[in-house]
Amino acid sequence: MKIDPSSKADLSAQIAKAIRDAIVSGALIVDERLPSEAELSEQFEVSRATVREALKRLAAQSLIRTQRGAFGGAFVNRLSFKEAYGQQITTSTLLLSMNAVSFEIACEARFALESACAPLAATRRTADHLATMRAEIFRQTQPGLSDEGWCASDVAFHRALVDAAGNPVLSYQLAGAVEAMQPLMNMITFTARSREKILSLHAKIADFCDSGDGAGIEETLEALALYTRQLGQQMAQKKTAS
Amino acid sequence: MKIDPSSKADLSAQIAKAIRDAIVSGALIVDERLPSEAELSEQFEVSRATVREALKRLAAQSLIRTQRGAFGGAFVNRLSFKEAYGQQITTSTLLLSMNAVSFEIACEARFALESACAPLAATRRTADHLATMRAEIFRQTQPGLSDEGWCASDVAFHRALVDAAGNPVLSYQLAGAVEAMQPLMNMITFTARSREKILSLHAKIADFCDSGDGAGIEETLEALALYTRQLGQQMAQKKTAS
DNA sequence: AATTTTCATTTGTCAGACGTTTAAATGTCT
DNA sequence: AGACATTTAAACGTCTGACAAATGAAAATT
Repeated sequence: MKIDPSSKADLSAQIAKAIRDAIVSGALIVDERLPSEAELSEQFEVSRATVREALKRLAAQSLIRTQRGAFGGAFVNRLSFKEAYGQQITTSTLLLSMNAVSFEIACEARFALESACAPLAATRRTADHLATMRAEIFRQTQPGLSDEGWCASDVAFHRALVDAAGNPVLSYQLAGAVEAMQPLMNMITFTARSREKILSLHAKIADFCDSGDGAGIEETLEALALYTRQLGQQMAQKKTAS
Repeated sequence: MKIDPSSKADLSAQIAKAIRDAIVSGALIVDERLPSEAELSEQFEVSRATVREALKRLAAQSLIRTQRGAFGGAFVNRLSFKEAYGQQITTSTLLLSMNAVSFEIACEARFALESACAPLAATRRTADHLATMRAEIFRQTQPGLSDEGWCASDVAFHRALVDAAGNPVLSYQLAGAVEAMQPLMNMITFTARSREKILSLHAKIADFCDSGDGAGIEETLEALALYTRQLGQQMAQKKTAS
């Protein structure tokens, strides 16, 4: 593990890159302990503070974890699906809010992705997934449900649909997309939407899941997408009018 | 921006979280300058070293950028699609390599996602996208192409297909998935695969894109998925036999 | 007016110190 | 011998103070 003396980047960034490369390439394996900060500072010929800044960069990406005390140190972290979700959601949320992504584009992407798991969800869904969907649908029938509560339930419902596909890689990819975009859509459409209409579509999706009708799920998602897009257009007109 | 004195996490992690929350919530907007390290260390009542570790964590997530000199400092960074790609690819690659994801599952997820953009690609593809696809197909006909070259060209071809959907959010989501999984698949199947067979399927996909036949693209992707899965099974058997 | 010089500000890096945590090693008692 | 308490060394977490390097603004000079 060496750093390039001719690079003009910060030392801590260079060191972080060297260690990151070692992890990605497999030279450092999961749960392997890195040298102590003091040893690293000797190896790279920098101060301990600089090494620490490099390690914090890696920790921010969940590539390492640190443990204090004797026999502690920095260990290569097994990146879990859960941690990866979290990072994806943060990244996706910021990406959408900072890049003026149009409602139309976000909506299209979100439903295209979700439709991708419809056929799988139809064949693989378990009783658990169906129960989660039904529970969220029931929650959505409660008149006292706040807008935040509705939004959370909406996310949970779609999350259950995605998980029903029984493919963790797919779940990881889609959960990030759905969880980042659904709140955005709720924020835009919550004044105009009809809970009843969405609810009935959710119920249809759950029924199609139950009966294993993948095409039915896709069609219903299509309808949901269409309705959401219409709401988006309404809001855009309202905005222009005001 | 305050930190919780009762938390037992590292101070630098708490401070990073406080600033991250401020960015995500919109309290700090793009290109806004954060207080200097000295000012932050006063505000949070910690040393400058601790503040710096927090800032390095945020820099690792591309949430801020720093500039030296007078009137320099840390600025909220506009997260670009390109940066987000990079992070997604790193995360996805590590996730796959560290979690013993089966070839079958990865393959299923990859083609399910790619199929999602087939209908859009059929209607939106431009001459540019088609040209890229044809160029990669031509490259793949060259007998002297190395395995690495083939893999890179394969990724580029599928990337063009994804981009042809004309939805940057979709591109962002799928580019990460495809670029992380395609090399994995090539690594597993490169000894057994028939370049000719894959090439003919690529050509069919390009033709269907040209003629705007979304269903045709999906069917061909399906065939490609099937063939890839078969290769995966062959390799699994070989492994068992040895 | 244009150019050069100065200068204050801010990040990058370093050295050294001390506190805290942790698990292994050691000691002690039953 | 075994269970429990104590010691101890290793390692991270944090702080202080210092200096170097970059950088843009302001002042000085031509």
